[in-house]
Amino acid sequence: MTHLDIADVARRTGVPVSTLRFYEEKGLIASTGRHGLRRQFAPGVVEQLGLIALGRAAGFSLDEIRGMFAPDGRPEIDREMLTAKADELDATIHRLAALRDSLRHAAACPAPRHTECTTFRSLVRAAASGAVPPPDRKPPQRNASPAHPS
Amino acid sequence: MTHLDIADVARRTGVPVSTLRFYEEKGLIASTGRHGLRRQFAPGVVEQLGLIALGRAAGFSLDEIRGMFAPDGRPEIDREMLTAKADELDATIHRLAALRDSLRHAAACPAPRHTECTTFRSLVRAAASGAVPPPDRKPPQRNASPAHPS
DNA sequence: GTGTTACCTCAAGTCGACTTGAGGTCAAGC
DNA sequence: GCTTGACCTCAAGTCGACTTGAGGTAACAC
Repeated sequence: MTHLDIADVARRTGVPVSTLRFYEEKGLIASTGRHGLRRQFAPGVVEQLGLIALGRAAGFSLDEIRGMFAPDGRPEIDREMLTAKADELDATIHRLAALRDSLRHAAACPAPRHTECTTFRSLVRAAASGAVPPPDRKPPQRNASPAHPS
Repeated sequence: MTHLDIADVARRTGVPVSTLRFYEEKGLIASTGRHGLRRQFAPGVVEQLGLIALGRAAGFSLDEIRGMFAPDGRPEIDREMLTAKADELDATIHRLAALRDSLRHAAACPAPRHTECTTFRSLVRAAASGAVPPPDRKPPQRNASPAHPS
């Protein structure tokens, strides 16, 4: 079987069919053709979707990810881009670690009210000054275990 | 001056007036009254906004943050909640660190194509299996330096 | 030949946190 | 008293990544 039905792809990757259509429309993946109405996909799309998931996890937008594939679907990833993103992650990690420590302190702080704790107050001031940007929405928590992870 | 105009609050905190109105509508902050049409705020709202910024930075939603204030505006933060959030941050940090390491590896990997690198392949597989959820949108990068940070 | 059903398209809706815009009001300065 | 302009309200728009829904089609089993 050299061609995969959209449902096969969904089953193998855990990515919903609606998302697969959406990705195709966006140019992130491509179907090899149709069988009647139905999209056919090359088996390689499975790995490609893995790469897309990875990119998303690393914080790349779908538009950025699209730029990581050659027209034929092969990945062509700029190494500088990866390094830049790694650096970015690093910065995020540091900020989050500081924040985590502060939260733990606040949780353990003996002051009757947080407003009376010096550490907490300076933390609040730091946040107010924009040192720690908000991380936005929660991840949608998608299907974490495809039916056949191979 | 015991009352602050909305513009004063904006100037002191760096939070746009539109956001202040939005927060009031959401019940996160409260005005003490009106001077004509104009909202008046107690000075304490400045610290409260700092706390809101902190909460956002820690990944709390506005709804969660609303629950952190007593009706009078004083913070009443559940310590367990803080600990839970700290744990959550910890988990995030670990995932991001692993991801960062992998990105660095991929950037430095000598294989001509990433698909030929074992480390990279296993990374892709992990991402595909949902081990590393996407972090969603970029932070909006707000005004990081209020006019009078005191 | 007919049904079933999994697929199709296209438009619209969702989520959270805000921003933007049109049209209105009123305190303060002249 | 009149202008000015900062403030007001309320509705709608934005952003990214998808999902949902209505209405249609065709491959396959019988």
